[in-house]
Amino acid sequence: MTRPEPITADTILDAAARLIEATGVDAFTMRKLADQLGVAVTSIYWHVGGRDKLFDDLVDRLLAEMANLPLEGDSAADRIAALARAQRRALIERQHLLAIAHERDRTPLLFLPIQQKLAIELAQLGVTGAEAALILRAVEVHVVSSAVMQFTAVRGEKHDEEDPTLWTDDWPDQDLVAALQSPTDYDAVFEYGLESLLARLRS
Amino acid sequence: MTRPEPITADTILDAAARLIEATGVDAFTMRKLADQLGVAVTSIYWHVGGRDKLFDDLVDRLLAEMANLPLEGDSAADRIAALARAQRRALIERQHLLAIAHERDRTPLLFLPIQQKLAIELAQLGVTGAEAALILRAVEVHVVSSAVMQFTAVRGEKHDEEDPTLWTDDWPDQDLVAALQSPTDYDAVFEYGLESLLARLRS
DNA sequence: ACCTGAACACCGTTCAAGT
DNA sequence: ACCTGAACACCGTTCAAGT
Repeated sequence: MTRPEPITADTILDAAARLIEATGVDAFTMRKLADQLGVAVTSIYWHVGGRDKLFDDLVDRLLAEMANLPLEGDSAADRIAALARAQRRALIERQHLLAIAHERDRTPLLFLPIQQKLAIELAQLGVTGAEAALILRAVEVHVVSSAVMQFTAVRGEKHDEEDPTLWTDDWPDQDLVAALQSPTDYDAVFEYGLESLLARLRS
Repeated sequence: MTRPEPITADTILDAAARLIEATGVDAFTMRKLADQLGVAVTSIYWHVGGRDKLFDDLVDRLLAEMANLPLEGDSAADRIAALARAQRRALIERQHLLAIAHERDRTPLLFLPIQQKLAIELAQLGVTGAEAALILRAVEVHVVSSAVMQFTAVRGEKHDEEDPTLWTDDWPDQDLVAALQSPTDYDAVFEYGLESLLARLRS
């Protein structure tokens, strides 16, 4: 009689992450997770704790993943931009975990993994002290918040609500109207904002 | 025998908004709302529909509130900045409704109420067409996303998590370290980002 | 037209009980 | 040490029934 392998906290977290990635946070349920794993709900409580604890652990994992973002580019400003882009991409890949972090007010933690790297690059540009802190945070907020917005916006497009704004046919700038009719290009918006932030450093 | 006034959908929405503002979205419950109103849960369903419908209606209200933001300033760039600040302030005042809008993927709708006003000001600066659309959206995303981030961040500070980053004592820029130790000034970060976005328009 | 209570299918969580 | 089922207090929602 071979008794089954005992389940570890890690396998539970793996399964939870997969389930959330597949069906979204709202559909996630302790009981469904237990079903998926073939155990009783209550054994999840023994291994990882309740729902809150489980989500916190998932956020910690997301944080750990962000520790080694690539740092490449010829100039310091380029390296800052590359770091920002890399973090944004990583966050968007983990959409649902990011949503959980946001829900739980832990998004500011996502600033931390790249803080020091940004500080080093800014120092190379001669930016230090309180000014460096401000720019650093402006970049980090831009990255994280644009990732947070991006995917709720993309999901929102499916609801396809009509624009209550009246763009009359005699509005002078019909090119603008046409551009606003098509869905927002969040990559472009992100890039525009990032370059604006870095412009001062590039002069 | 005077029978009580019949309850209207509007009074229900009012009470819901107040309850959410007071106790947060998570604590909000159909049954608690019914208790507050002194009616059976089921009569809410008759008047406004289920939870989803109720939240959608609240978001619609938030949207309507944003229709008449003040437009003041001497230059077009100043007016854009003032509009952006006014919308951000309005959103932060309605934190919890903004959170609901975000949760329900309807944040992009918040762009609409100021779209046309921004377009007019940009046209005065000679910015039109696809370029205007991009800048317009960059400003809107900056406003909405910074409001979304702001209040989850402020709430998050209460959890008071320690910074896992190692700022060694011999780190060359101790002013920076000190600045990063104190909580983020989101107003300053917003202003920095906004001015960066508008800098190109100001030259 | 308006409001009700009962009932259903679901939650997260606790806890005593098993091996 | 690990896992279970029963039970509790709570959800949102439906619906037949009342006035």
